[in-house]
Amino acid sequence: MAQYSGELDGVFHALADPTRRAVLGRLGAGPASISELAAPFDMALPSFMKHIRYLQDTGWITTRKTGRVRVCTLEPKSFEDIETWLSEQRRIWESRTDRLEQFVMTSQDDASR
Amino acid sequence: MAQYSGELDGVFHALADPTRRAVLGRLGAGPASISELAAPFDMALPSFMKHIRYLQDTGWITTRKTGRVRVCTLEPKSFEDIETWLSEQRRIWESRTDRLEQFVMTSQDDASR
DNA sequence: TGAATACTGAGCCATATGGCTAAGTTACCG
DNA sequence: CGGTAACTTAGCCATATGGCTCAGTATTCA
Repeated sequence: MAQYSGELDGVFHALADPTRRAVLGRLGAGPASISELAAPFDMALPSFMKHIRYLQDTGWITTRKTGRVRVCTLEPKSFEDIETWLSEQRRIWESRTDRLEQFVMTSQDDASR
Repeated sequence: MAQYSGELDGVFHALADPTRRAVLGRLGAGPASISELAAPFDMALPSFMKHIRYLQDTGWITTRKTGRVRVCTLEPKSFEDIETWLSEQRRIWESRTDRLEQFVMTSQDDASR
């Protein structure tokens, strides 16, 4: 149960930051250089590079340097890891929905959040 | 699109820990008390409580104390937030697959602006 | 009443995260 | 050859995270 968690830790943690999510969103439209990616952010380049490094280390992107420019490319494999986990959870959760619905219907307890 | 990032930060970060993911997995099967949830983990209770608190603060669970027992319940709403983001990304990524294939097939050095 | 159960709060500690600046290094342009 | 552009490395700093212990508080049970 816990031996696959190492990868998922990084995969999820990479998404727990708006800068990194925005980078992934941008890379969804196609590969881009470091400075292209960094341009929208009010952040020093070394700080931005840490995010790039992290996305690379967790398998979200691959990079390749050509001349003095490093180009980043989205690596969609991690999406599948997440979707696997999500659908697993959803399966567990939905398998008891019948019981839950019966509970809700009989108890009239609605106001959650 | 970016104004929801604050919530997503927490939602994703809550998943970036094997203990918290395991708790969510267990709660998928139905509500449980703190000590029931903590039992599988070799961890002091106050440490475990921090995870519970975090899951609560990020909206993954709700809790309710009855007597001296606190019962935790899964709140599946956050799954939808994640799936929304994921499908958004996947849509962007897949919409350029044709272009990518053409690029690979022609193998021309033109794609960088 | 007294003890055990089930948390809860306070605070310590080591490491990780996410930002910065300053100073390289490497390629490209004129 | 000199200068600029595009990273890259090194190191500093404040805060957050994730663990711990050592008390407390509040119920429940004998």
